[in-house]
Amino acid sequence: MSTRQRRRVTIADVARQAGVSTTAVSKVLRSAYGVSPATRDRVRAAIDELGYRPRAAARGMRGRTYTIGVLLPDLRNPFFPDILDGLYEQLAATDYQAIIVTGGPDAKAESRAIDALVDRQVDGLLMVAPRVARARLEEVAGQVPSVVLGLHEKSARYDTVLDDDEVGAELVVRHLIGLGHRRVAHIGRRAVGREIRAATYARVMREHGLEEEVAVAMTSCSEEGGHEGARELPARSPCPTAIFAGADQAAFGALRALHEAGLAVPADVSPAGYDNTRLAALSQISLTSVDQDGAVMGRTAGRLLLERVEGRTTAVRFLVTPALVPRRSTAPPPDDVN
Amino acid sequence: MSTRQRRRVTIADVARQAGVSTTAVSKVLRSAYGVSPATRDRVRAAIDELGYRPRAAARGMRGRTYTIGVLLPDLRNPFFPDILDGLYEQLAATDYQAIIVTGGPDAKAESRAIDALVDRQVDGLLMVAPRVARARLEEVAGQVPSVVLGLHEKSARYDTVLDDDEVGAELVVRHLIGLGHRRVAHIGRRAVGREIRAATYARVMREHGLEEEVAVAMTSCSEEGGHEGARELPARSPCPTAIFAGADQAAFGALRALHEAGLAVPADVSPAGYDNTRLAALSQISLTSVDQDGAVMGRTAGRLLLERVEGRTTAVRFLVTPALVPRRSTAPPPDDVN
DNA sequence: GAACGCGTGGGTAACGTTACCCAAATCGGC
DNA sequence: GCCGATTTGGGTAACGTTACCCACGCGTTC
Repeated sequence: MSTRQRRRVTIADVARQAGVSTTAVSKVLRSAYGVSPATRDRVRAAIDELGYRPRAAARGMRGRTYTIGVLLPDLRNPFFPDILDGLYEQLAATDYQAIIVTGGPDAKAESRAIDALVDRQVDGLLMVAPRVARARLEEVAGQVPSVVLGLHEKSARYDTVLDDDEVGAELVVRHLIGLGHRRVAHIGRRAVGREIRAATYARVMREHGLEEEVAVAMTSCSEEGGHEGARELPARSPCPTAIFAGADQAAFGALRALHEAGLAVPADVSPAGYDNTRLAALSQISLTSVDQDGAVMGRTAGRLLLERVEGRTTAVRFLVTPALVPRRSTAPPPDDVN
Repeated sequence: MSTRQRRRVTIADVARQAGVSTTAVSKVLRSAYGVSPATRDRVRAAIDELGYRPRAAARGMRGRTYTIGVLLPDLRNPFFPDILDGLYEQLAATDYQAIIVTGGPDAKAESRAIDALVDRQVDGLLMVAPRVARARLEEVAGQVPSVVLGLHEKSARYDTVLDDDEVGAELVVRHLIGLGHRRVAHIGRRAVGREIRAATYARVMREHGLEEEVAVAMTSCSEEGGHEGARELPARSPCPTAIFAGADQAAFGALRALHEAGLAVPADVSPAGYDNTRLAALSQISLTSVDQDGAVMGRTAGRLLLERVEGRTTAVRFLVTPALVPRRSTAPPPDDVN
């Protein structure tokens, strides 16, 4: 039925073919110091001829695996591919390969996912908007060079790449208030001590004398989370006329909830998102959002990881400034607003 | 600055702690035959006490890595998370961990991504809609237990999980023709010998005496691909009144192109997609689509992979029957159609 | 009571690669 | 032409786990 599974070509086969030692081959593989151009070429030729490929497992036993682990909260958020585009671009010229793992529904599952990457001895770890406790991040960063994306907590153990959420949130809330809205609600991600967008929302509302109108639903940044968060709003009396969702994905869920409640956008309610994903730009949706450059963030994260793999131990913090992208989903509130 | 990096706990440490041999510990780890319940409990206790975690690299040297590799064409297609939900569900009860890799823009990059997974010695490989040649798939399947999702090619070396594209495409095209459309265009994925949906589209058109109206744009199933494919359509004379896109994601791109051309949906043009992603259901988009149960496909793929890892070598083919989900994006063509 | 089978557990040799160290050859400077 | 430095290449011992085989003790069967 199945053809015989020939033993995989090893470094020893290459060495024999090229008439050199395994050490020499290993040096060529790692572009290490101590091989003449002539030997290098002979080894390269032997590698091509035999179709040799190094085994990551064997490499991992002694040295590097040439693998970068990426932890994503989920695969549905359309903002993450932007980040990964940047990361891939940065890794393209290197021997490193990114592998992705999703964190799952809670901090415990996410912690297991991180473990899975550490067990596989990734050389570097990019954790996107993790929900595990800060102590856990520090612990992981003590084992593997790490970069955390999207969290404001500072650390000396890992690098941080993030968007200035305070600026971004302020832009949205001011935009909505500027349009004449007073009953602005917020849907955000439940994350103890990490709710910068929610806190900023509340602050800006207060600064405009709207502390009475503050209404927050903390769920998750998924489509379901946004749906759930927005579903209760129409039931309120009076119903908010604007919604600031902490992520486009959540805003999509809110759009669905609004439609189910028979509310028109933006005639009855003006929703806004965050991340400026490509779908937000889709004319049928045309969602006001906050642009943070995911590709730049991913590229930077990749660069920082490579630097750490090469030995840097000082912590770096890279901050991106967001910009408001107003679209048709936000407009002045209805006239009959009381 | 950084705390000392203690040597990671190994199986020998656990053995010492539990007062048994490393062999015994290894057996417990793999739930292998030959350990008494008493020994098992002692070993488990030692593992917990020391916080031991097996290293995948070392395991890979001799046995399994407990890793399932997943190859996705890209991360933006919202259908893929449905598949992965199913896969994760199937793997949840096992010790296996899924890692995701993206294939990149062309077959060559995709082939490298597959290599990366093979190099990392995944125990099983799920390739979603791969674009590499069939011979390459066979070669890979000779090295690693493999399941291919979404390709109609039969093979004795790997299992296949797929949707009945012929049924699905026929449903859409008949739906559009049934609404009164005659100038139905198709946007599909360029894939030599694999364009089942395109071929079915052409067949159904012929069966309705519309062979003159067949218009196909083969690009990629990305949003950009759909945009590009649909952009040329308005320029045609006469312009198609309906578009069957081979994927929702491509349909989203088409929606954008239609809007840019000032064409209304569905008043001027009726687009339809495939996959019935959650976004298609969003009221602002309300895209007619074909539902194929991604979760079931992913779950099945996972089950088949586990079976193959356990030793099955006969090939299995799992076919899902799709269903049409009509929504507001498709309606009868405008009256002034000539 | 010897032979046998079975359930447990251990000893050991791999697996493929790299880090470390050492040897030989070559080079450059006086 | 000699000495030290540098460049090149090899030998070998890990790395942590599992596959394989063997030993022991106990119960069961002729």
